[in-house]
Amino acid sequence: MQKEHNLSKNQKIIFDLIDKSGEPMKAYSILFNVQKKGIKAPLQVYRALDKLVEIGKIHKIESRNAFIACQNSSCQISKATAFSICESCENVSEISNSKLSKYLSNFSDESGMKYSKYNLEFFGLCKKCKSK
Amino acid sequence: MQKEHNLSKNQKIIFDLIDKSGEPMKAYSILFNVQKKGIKAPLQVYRALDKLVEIGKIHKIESRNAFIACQNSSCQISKATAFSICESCENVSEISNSKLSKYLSNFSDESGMKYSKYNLEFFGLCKKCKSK
DNA sequence: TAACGTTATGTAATAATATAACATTTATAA
DNA sequence: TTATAAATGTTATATTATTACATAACGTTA
Repeated sequence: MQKEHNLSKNQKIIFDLIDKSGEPMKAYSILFNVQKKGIKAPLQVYRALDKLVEIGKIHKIESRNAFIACQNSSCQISKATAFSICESCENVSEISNSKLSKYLSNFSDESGMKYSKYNLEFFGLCKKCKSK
Repeated sequence: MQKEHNLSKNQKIIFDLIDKSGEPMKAYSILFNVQKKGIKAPLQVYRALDKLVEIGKIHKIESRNAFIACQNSSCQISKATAFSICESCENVSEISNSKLSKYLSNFSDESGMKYSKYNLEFFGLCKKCKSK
């Protein structure tokens, strides 16, 4: 069970926006959208984003510099993220596949390194774009 | 066998620098280092980087906005990359593990999406940093 | 080799992404 | 209540990346 976090005012505004959008949002697009709610500066956005990422409510899509709400209701998967990204329409969705996450969470090699976190991004064409 | 690409002047200068450094380099640090060779503008660097990424001579470490020379001499692995990143010393190395790459290259789920490419970044503490 | 298309280069300006530094306020909990 | 941590507000600035336009070099093939 995920720890319930009481989001602060700015965190809540920004999380709600990202969550409602259902797709990855960029920091300055978020900023633009929350200006009417009194959030005026980039740093206010980035601080909220940092926190939301930290507690796993959102994830950063690194290859896109964008943020998406966590789509795994029951997970504390912020340390083990996987996404599929359509290179044509830029649709992104979070992959929740227990085999995959087990495989990767248990992955180890000869480097002597202990992996505590991973992020995986798959690219390709989604069903829609493939059939065009 | 990888296709032999004839690098252009700027591409060669920039590839050699990254390759010699042996570690991830950021675009503006590259720029600084090649200014004495006549490469004066960010765009010249980004263009060479884009091409080098495209042909698989270097990879972008997305979470770090940095570029590292491909460490797999015999691979055309630019469409299937995996890295281990130490969160303390920021050391990065490319993982070449055939089981892992097979597993991920063959991964598919119910989304109907055909994955043609992936990038995986593992995070943790390297051997050295762990023992500190 | 001349003509063509493609790839690479040069240059200036600017857009997009992200953080530093500092002051103040609010929430938490001992 | 007091002190400690977390969050906010604000300005300025750093870092990363692209647009737009002009020119040059390269590779093919007629």
